[in-house]
Amino acid sequence: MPELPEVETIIRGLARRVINRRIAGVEFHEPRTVVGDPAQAVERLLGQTIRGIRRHGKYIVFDLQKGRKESCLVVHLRMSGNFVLDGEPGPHTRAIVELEGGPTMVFHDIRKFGRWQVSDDLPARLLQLGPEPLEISESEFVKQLRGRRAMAKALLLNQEFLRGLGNIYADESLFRARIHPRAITSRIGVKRAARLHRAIQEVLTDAIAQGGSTINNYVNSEGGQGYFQLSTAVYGKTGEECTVCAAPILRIIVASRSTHYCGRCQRP
DNA sequence: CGAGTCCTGTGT
DNA sequence: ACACAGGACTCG
Repeated sequence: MPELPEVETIIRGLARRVINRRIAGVEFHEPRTVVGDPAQAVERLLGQTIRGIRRHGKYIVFDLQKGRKESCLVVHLRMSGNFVLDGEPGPHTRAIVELEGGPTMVFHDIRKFGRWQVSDDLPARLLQLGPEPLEISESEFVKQLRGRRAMAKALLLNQEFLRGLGNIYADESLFRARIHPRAITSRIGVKRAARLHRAIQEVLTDAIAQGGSTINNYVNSEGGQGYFQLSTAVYGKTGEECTVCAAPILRIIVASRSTHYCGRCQRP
């Protein structure tokens, strides 16, 4: 479900209420949710104080401290994971973290794809990811993009190229930059590449700004709607009129993912 | 590169 | 019954 803007909104919502709280209780209801042995993870989490929450691409990193020792809890929400503070446990609850003098973090995940990992250091996987889309400079982005030979959509989804974009924002960014999803990146001109850089940053910034006010509820209570109020230009708009030229929005498969674009605005 | 896999729910 | 879902890994 969540891409960079949603994860960003979620960590902001969490940060306000869980920073400097100590973990007083941990339950895992679904062993798959945990990388490694759940009982061991519980052991390692108990008594830890949450000193910070960061987003790394689509990963959520909880910085933990107990005495002099630091460690971290890394959570990836994948398709359907979400946090609800003081939420009601239900059939889809996979983990619960009780904080001393603070809220209880209830983790729901219908599809069970979400993963929690407790680790001394940031797992290697995270360090292999590409730069943050909102931090990379235009010149660096242009250089990297043109230095690779891949379909534009596939490259945007590749977390080792950029971390945090997913299917929605990849489509939306390409539409805004008027680049065909199957365009070969090594052949994209400097000007178009720069346009894509700008498009990505605008799309993400807008989404964070929009999501911010509404997804907070998402974190604080059941049934938040921020995510569903998200307005898209092409994603999920197959057959509807393009907002720019009124041509129908098309749907194709690229990188094994459903891909939406305007056949007139985004020429091959 | 694409295809299959992990899961469950929803919509047609 | 079937297609599809906002992710990412493994395989050929």
